[in-house]
Amino acid sequence: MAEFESKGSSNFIRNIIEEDIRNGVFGGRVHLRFPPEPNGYLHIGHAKSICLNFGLAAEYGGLCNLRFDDTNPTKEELEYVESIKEDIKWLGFDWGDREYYASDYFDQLYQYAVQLIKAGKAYVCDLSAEQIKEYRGTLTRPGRESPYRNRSVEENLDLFERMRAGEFEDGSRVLRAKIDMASPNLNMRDPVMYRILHAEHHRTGDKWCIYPTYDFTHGQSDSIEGITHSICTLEFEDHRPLYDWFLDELKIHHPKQIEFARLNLSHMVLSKRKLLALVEGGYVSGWDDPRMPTLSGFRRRGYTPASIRNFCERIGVAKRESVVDIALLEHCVREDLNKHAPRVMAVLNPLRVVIDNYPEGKRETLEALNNPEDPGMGTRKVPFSRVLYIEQDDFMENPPKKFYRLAPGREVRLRYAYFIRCVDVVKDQNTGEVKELHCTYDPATRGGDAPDGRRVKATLHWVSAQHAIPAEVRLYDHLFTVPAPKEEDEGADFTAYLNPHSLITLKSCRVEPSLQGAAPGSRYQFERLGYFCVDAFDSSDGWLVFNRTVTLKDAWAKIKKGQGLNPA
RNA sequence: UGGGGUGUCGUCAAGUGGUAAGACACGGGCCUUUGGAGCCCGCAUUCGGAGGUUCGAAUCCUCCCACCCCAGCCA
Repeated sequence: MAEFESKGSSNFIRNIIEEDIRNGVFGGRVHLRFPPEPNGYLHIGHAKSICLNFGLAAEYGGLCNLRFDDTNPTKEELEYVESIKEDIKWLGFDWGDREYYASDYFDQLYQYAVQLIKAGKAYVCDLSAEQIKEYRGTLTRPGRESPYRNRSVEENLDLFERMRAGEFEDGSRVLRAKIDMASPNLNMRDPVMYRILHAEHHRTGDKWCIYPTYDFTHGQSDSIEGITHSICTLEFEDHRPLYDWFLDELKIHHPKQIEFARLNLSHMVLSKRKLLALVEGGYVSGWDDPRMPTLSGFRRRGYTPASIRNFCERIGVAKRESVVDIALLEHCVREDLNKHAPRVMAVLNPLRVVIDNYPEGKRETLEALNNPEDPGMGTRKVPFSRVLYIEQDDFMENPPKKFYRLAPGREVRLRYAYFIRCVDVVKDQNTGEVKELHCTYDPATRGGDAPDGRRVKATLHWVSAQHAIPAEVRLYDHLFTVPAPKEEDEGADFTAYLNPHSLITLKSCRVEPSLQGAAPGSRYQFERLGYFCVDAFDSSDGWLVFNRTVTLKDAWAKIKKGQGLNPA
C-alpha cells in the first residue's frame, strides 16, 4: 500500500507525524488544533498555521479542533472570536462541532492546580510582581527561592481557595509551580500558574476572579482534547519542558509539541503590535484595509482563499526563520485568478479618441471572450462607437525604442474591434498635454483580424465613451518600500518605510457596460492591467468601486525601468 | 559571559553517508487579438567556516563564527 499521498514537498512535521503513525504512537491517531487567542484579527501568518493544522489533519485522516485560548479576559473579546471564525471558514476550513475554549476547562484546570498543591508541587506566593521578577534572577544568575515556597499543603489549599473566593486583591498573590529556581531555563523558575484578575470574561462572566496563565492552560487543554501533535511557533520551544513537567506531574495524556518558524513576508509587517500601530496611527483605514496582511484585508483586496492556501503550501514549513518574498503570494493569486476571473475592459486614465471615419451616431456590438484560458466561460457583447477612451499610457507622441503602442501615424489593434491609425493629436495650447487623438479605422479589420494579413505590434483595451460606466479604482501597492521594515536604531521607526504610493485612488475611470450591477466582491481581470474586485463596502449600484488585487506581469514596465524611464 | 534554536541559489525549500529536488525571482528564446497567459532554455562543482572520520560527507565527529528566542501575574 502506498505510504501517504504526499501533497507538496515533505517537511519535518509531516515526517514526524508519518513516523508516529508508522510506529503506532497515539494509536495511529492524528488530532491537531488551531489555538488562536481572541484578541485580534487573523493575518496571513495565522493562515500558515491554519493551513498546516487543518491541512495535515485532512491529509492523514485526522481531526483538527478550533480552540480559543481565552485565558486573559482583559484582552479578549467576542468580536474577535467572531471574526476569527469567519476568516477560518472563508479560508475554507471546517472544525465541525469541535469549537472549544480554554475557558471551558477552567474547572478542570482548577482541579489540576489543587492536585499539584496536594502533591507539594505548587504553592501560593505573596511576593509582588516586582519581587517575583527580582527573585527570578537573570539569564546568567540563578534565582532565589520565594520565602513562601515552603508553605504547608493545607495553607496553600486554603489560600488558593480564598484566592478563588475573591478575598484578595488583583496582584496580591499568585499560585506558582514549585520547580527549580536555579534552572537555566527561566520558564522553570517557579512559573506562575494562576493570577488574581477581577475581570469579566467574555464567556465565563464573573464566575472567576482567578485565571490560569497560558503556560498552565495550553498544554493541559491540548491534553484534555486528546491532541496528538501540538504544533506551535518557535518561541514556545523554551516552554516545552514546562508543559512536559505539568503533564507528567498531572499524569495525563501527553501530546507531542512541535515548533515551526512563523511566517514573515517581505514588504510587510506581521507582528500584532505593528499591525495595531498601523491601524491606530491611521496609516491604513482599518484591520480590513486592502493593504493589510490580515485575512479580512486580503479578502477585501480580492485575494481568493485558494490562492492563500496554495501559498501556504508552497512556502513550506521549517524551523529556520525566513522572509518569504511577497512576489510568491502575488504569483499565487495571479495563477488562480488567471484561470477563473472573467476578463473585461476598463480604462483607468482615459484619453479620448475620435475615429474620424466612423459614422457619427453609429453603434456596433462586438463579441469578446470572457476568458481566453477557458472558452467555457463564454462571450459577451461590447459596444463600439465613434468616440472611445483608451489608456493615456497607451499613447506616446515621441515613443522611445521598444514602445510599440499607439503613436502618431502608427496603427494598433483595438481588442476585439478594429485596427486604428493615429492621424492627429490635439494638445492643450498652454500645457502641451495631449487632450484627444484622432484616428481612422479600417472597416475590414472588424473583430481584430486584417484580411490582408498585416500585423500590428500592439493590442489596446478601450471603452466606448458614451456607453462606458464611470467608476472609481483603487490601485494598491506594497505597504512598505523595503523588504524588511525594521525598527531603526535612532529616530525613525518602521513607519518611515511606509510606501507613500501604496494607495492611489482614481475617480475618473471608465469601465465597459457589462460591469453594470457587478456584485460586491466579484473579481475581474481588467485586460492588460491586472485583477480587480468590486469593493464590498464602498461600492454601490450607482457608483462602482474597484480594488486592484494585483497587477498583471508587465513586460513594458520592466523595459521602462531598464531604460530609466518613469515607471508611473 | 546561562539555556533553547537555526545556518543549503537573490528569496523560500527538499535532502537523514553514495556524489545538490522543486518553487518564486532573474536572464534568454518561442508563441500570442491581453508587452497577459502558456511553452522552452539558463540559473549552487557546492551546502556558515576550519579541521577530521570515510572509497565516498550538505548529511558523522571536533572546534569556531553568525543570527533568532527566553528575565509578562501576555500569548
